[in-house]
Amino acid sequence: MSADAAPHAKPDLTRNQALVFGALEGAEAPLSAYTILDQLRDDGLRAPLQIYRALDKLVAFGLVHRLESLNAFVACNHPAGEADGESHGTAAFAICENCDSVAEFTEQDVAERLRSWAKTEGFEPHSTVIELRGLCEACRAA
Amino acid sequence: MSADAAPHAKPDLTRNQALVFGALEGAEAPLSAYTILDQLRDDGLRAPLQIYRALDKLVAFGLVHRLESLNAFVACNHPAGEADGESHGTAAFAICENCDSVAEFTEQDVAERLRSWAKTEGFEPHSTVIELRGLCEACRAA
DNA sequence: ATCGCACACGTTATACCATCACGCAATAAT
DNA sequence: ATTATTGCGTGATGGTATAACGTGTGCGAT
Repeated sequence: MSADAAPHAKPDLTRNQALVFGALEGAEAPLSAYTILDQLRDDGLRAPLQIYRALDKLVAFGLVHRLESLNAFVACNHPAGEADGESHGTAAFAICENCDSVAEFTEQDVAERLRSWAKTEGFEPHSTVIELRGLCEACRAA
Repeated sequence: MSADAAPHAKPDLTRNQALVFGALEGAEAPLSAYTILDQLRDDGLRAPLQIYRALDKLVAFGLVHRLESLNAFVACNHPAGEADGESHGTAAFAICENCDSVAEFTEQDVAERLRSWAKTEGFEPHSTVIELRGLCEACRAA
């Protein structure tokens, strides 16, 4: 019984996962788990853990990113034109501190450099966090 | 007021700041604000806010870094041999998920690349978070 | 001097973020 | 059918961070 509503063919999401993902897709800014919860109360979700469980899966699927410096989440949305293949290994984020917009991007050379540092140091990276905080172009103008 | 950006030119620390900084200097791993608080109860500190206020200042001075992916803090300690000059603009951290050790380093090219992305996008960065999570050499061997 | 200001401090209360521990239900493999 | 796995729902709890208030001290300007 799956009525798939998602535009991109992705792993089948459970009801909770779909609700959470939908909330993030519809948002213009990152959402905290509790904000998501508030938005989904009418859909029957009542406890933080329901949200966190869904988020964990969505992050594992690569559909959602966690922004560590914000304790919040965004739907994965790399810039148009980016191929889907591997891109979700080393995404970077530029977060506007004025309007909360988030730009996701990948700089292959940055990933490369960090990998190379790790190699010479014998460090085995499992995940990488790259987040720029500042002002987006629009807010800088204002 | 001071526009002093020199990382290791210790501005005069207040008593609370000195206590918090001391706790971080003495630690082998990052400490959370509440862990610091526990360690400083005997010195008369009683409330989280006392810790957070001190940490805010220490971070502003460049004496302490916040690790966003851990919600914890470390004393600034770039690898020996590193010149002091600019280092606290774009420090990167490699965090061992097994032993909690943290290596601080700077990759000039990484900073460069990110600055350059920002420039072409019109994004004005105020701060940058770069954190690698994984296994340090020692723990990888074990 | 003393007023005003900036700044550090101390305390209580509260908000926000995240997980544990339990038990139940549906599904798939044997 | 039994078991293993996975998702779900709930209550309780723990960990992180700030709001709002008031106090005290140093110091320059009048």
